[in-house]
Amino acid sequence: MTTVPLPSKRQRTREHIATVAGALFERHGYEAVTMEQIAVEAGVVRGTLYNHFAVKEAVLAEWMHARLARDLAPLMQAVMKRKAFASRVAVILDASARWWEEHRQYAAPYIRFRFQQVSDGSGDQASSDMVAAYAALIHAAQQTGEVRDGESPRRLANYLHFLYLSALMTWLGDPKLSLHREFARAFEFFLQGASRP
Amino acid sequence: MTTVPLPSKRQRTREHIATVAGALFERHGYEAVTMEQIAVEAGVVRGTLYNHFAVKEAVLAEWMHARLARDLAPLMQAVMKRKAFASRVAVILDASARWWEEHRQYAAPYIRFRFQQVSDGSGDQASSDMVAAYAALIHAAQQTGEVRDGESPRRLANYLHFLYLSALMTWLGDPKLSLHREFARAFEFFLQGASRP
DNA sequence: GTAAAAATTAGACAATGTACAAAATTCTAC
DNA sequence: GTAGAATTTTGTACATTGTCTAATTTTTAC
Repeated sequence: MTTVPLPSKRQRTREHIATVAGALFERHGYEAVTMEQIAVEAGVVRGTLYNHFAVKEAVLAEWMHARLARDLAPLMQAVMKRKAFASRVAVILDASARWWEEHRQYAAPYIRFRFQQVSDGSGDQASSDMVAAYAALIHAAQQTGEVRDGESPRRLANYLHFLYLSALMTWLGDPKLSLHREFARAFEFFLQGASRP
Repeated sequence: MTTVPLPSKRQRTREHIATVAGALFERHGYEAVTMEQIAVEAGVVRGTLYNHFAVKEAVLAEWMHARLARDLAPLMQAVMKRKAFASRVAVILDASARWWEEHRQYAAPYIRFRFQQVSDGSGDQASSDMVAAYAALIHAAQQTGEVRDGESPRRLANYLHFLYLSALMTWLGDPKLSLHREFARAFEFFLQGASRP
């Protein structure tokens, strides 16, 4: 875990590269952009780029993470205006579905990256923000009795996130589907589980 | 989609490569084996290898798939001796946990591959067997009323599989955990969901 | 058996990713 | 502020990955 102090040089370079790369992705499409291009555009040599990002997906993740960090605070404000747990999560899922529908091209590499993280033991920076937000909402819902008390918020948040990914992948595999609807179904399952009522 | 007729040349070559590669993986460890080595050992040129498998993870998946196909029939026999849905799934999860504990090195690349599949639209051959087995059990459980009737078995099976992957990744990230226990918790969540009973 | 279809080969090539020593830069402690 | 340590960047070389193409061989279907 990094402690709080640093927008150090390292961090600034990372952000600079990610910003430049994001612009390239938007202009030419993710697949078409090479690491070489990113390096040149960012004004560093390729080795430096690899010093910061082991794979291209990681650059994308950093860029998306920065955008998420920017958007998360206002989104959470909107979320907290709702009082019911289900309603709060619905706000997040709706915003998320809208975002993915506008940035579909990034979904596959993002998922790829998200699941590479497991191998290299690095904490999942990019997604942890989102999971932490879920966990906070779940914790609150446990206080009000909307969610059962037997499991830790962190664990339930993780289950929710995987159901979210399941919906995202289903949608990716079949563009005719509505992502809003897939998310809603996954969330309904999260609440109800598979048992007969 | 390929129609049914074929244990064709193609299939035989695939299997041969996967068998040879599996032996290399077992001998030198997955990471250490290169595609070049696999090609040489299998007696084909590298281009041919890539004709059959786009990435190294796919070779691993084919090999694992063959093993799974071999083990699935006897496992399902043991499963069907149990009558309760929960008990049946527990048999599968226990066998699965035992397998992963003995083949931990393959877990990360397998997960990576499982989530690459989304990008290239290819049906997930490797995991579909397992998901299909879940779906069959769920369908039966819907008949007996053990599982609610509102959702398709296929969809519920998919949710179950993602919860399974969530447990697997959690275990990979923290080897001190018991995979049996993680699977059991995930399955308990599958049944109950997050709502207060 | 023959013709069409599919698979394999050889080889070239672009991109990915790793490694390492030297130079430049940033950080830190005084 | 400055010396010295620590980190980062650079330049460069290299192994590996993955793609492509045209020619050849094998398989399959008739």
